[in-house]
Amino acid sequence: MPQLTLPDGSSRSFDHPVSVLDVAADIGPGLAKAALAGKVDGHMVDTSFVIEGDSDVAIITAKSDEALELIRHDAAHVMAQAVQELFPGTQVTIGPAIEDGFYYDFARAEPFSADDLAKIEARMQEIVDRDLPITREVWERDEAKRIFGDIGERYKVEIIDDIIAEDEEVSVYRQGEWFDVCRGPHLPSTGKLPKAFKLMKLAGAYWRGNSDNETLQRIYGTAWRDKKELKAYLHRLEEAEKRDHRKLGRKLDLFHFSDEAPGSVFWHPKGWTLFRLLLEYMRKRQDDAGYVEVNTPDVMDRSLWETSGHWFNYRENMFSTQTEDERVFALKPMNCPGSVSMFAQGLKSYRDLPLRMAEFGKVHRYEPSGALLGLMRVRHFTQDDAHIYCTEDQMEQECIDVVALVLDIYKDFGFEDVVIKLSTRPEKRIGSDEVWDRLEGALSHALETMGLDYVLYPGEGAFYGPKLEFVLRDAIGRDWQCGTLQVDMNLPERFDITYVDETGGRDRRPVMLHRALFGSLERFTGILIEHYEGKFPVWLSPVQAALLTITDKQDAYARDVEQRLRQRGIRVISDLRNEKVGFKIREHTMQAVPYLLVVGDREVENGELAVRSRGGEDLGTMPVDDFIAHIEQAVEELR
RNA sequence: GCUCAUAUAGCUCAGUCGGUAGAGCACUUCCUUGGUAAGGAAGAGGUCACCGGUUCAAGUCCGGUUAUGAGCUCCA
Repeated sequence: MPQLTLPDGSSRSFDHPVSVLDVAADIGPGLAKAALAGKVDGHMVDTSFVIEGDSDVAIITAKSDEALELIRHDAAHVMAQAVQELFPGTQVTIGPAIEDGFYYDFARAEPFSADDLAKIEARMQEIVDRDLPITREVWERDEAKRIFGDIGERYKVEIIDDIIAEDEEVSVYRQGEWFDVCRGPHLPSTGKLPKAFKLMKLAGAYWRGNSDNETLQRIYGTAWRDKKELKAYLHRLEEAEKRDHRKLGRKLDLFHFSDEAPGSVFWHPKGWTLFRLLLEYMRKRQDDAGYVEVNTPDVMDRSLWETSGHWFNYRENMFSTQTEDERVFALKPMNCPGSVSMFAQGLKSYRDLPLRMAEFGKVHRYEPSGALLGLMRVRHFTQDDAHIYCTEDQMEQECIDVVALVLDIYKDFGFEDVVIKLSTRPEKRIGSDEVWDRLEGALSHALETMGLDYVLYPGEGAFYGPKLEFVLRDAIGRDWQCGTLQVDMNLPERFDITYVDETGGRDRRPVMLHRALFGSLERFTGILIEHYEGKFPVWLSPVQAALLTITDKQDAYARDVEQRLRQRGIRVISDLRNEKVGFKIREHTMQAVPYLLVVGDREVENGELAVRSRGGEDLGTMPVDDFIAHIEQAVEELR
């Protein structure tokens, strides 16, 4: 007879099997009414789930964190029912809960329109009002296939065949006339679904995520526990949209794109200043960390790409050129072959190792048109690339140094919670299992030595070696891979690079580590634009200060101060326009210039500046030298 | 690459039923010389993305191309 332990530690016993709902009712009628589902020994179940033996039991209500997933999954079902009621002949496929909401993929010849979304949403409200009981049934497998086959739901038949494991029950959830194969759990009735959902957008998606399959129509929605949460979410989206680097790029005059060069950035002076500052910052960090910097050609002969293997494995992503004499060159899609060629040039000794060879290489990749996304995904980008050639013994320490460096660098930009992914051997790979054991071990051991958490991605490594990836989250909650650290077993082999060891033997093969910390300067700049919402720290601001005159009587003084500040390396502009100072303040505040320096007769007379921050703070009137000291100190405070 | 949507002045957008294009901001000139988030007036600015079709007539309807957006797939 079940002895149940509740979350507060209290226990209740029953002399017969009881459902989750019974337990809730036993605790109190209010709870029974609020019960959405149960959690039995850590597993989410329906309120109708019958508990046979001793268990830990929790009642899930709208207040529980677990309720959200349940609500979103139910919203997906209610949407599917609404769609099938409104658009007969539409087949359903799958519809899970996802972060912030849910989606459902439909198969229908005719595309849904934006207007349809409003209709579907209205019908969903109706279905909630109907308060249809949601019941779970277990069907015999062949019978289930026959029934779904008979009503023309061929995707459901495929799900039963391929996705539901042999030893798993085929459970069907029914709400009114409508039913769907589903693992559950679900709410007790459609009336329990809070009316805090909204259909967001239409998209295409491939059946079972495979681009060889037919395209389905996906409808995305968001669903929350109450209207307040929904409103807060929609507000968050609006705020995130304001940070979009493409909008800010235009507003702050940083860069543009043009139809003639899809996926390629035209950097404006201010955007390029930002880019240069980041590059110079990274150069300094690498110089300090014992790297040497080199530069290799952008365009190299086809034979090099044949040696590296890119010509056969990556060609559809490469830009190539043909010259008058019919020789074929390709623009480098990666820096590694150039780096290996560089290593191969001249004789290398073990005394040269570890050799940390950096290159700010601009790579060209013919990315699929649909993959392009502002600065985040472009066809030409600059990597802060480096290849470290070392012995196997040196490898782990090199990895530790790289990880420490990348995390320290991210911290300078305020990124503290960086997700580290470790991707291990894929099915298709080169190298023996023993070698993979050692390389994967070196990476994981480096992280463990440093006390860092990481997420394991088994089978996601490159064919030539395992890798670490460093992921930052942007303002809209999207994750972007920035840094990477990869072990390459392929290129040293293909280019047959060697070093002379202690015994004078010339055939020792170095370990090659490939690493990039920003990853792509373009992408990192995009992330920073969103991260700072255009209000860059003083050291990164393309324009650090603007001199604003009140009348043209101060023009000469402003020009003189501008010169003085420039000579100290301060990026300053003068706004001598015939406009009121309020207008100038508004304009440069919107341009996120950190310091606004107002110059009137009083300041000219005393050789001073009236300093205002972009946040509207009055920093007082001070001599020019004091301001120089102030801004130089602000630049020093990187963090 | 796939699905859907979008493309009008430098930017943000309006343009009804098919009848030769409009606003605000920005820009130029003039007036205004002013103290911390928009002073005033006038002017200039468009092959309505591109190619084709329907029509007496296309920014508007249809087809294609290109680019962009949201997703999907990809991201050695």
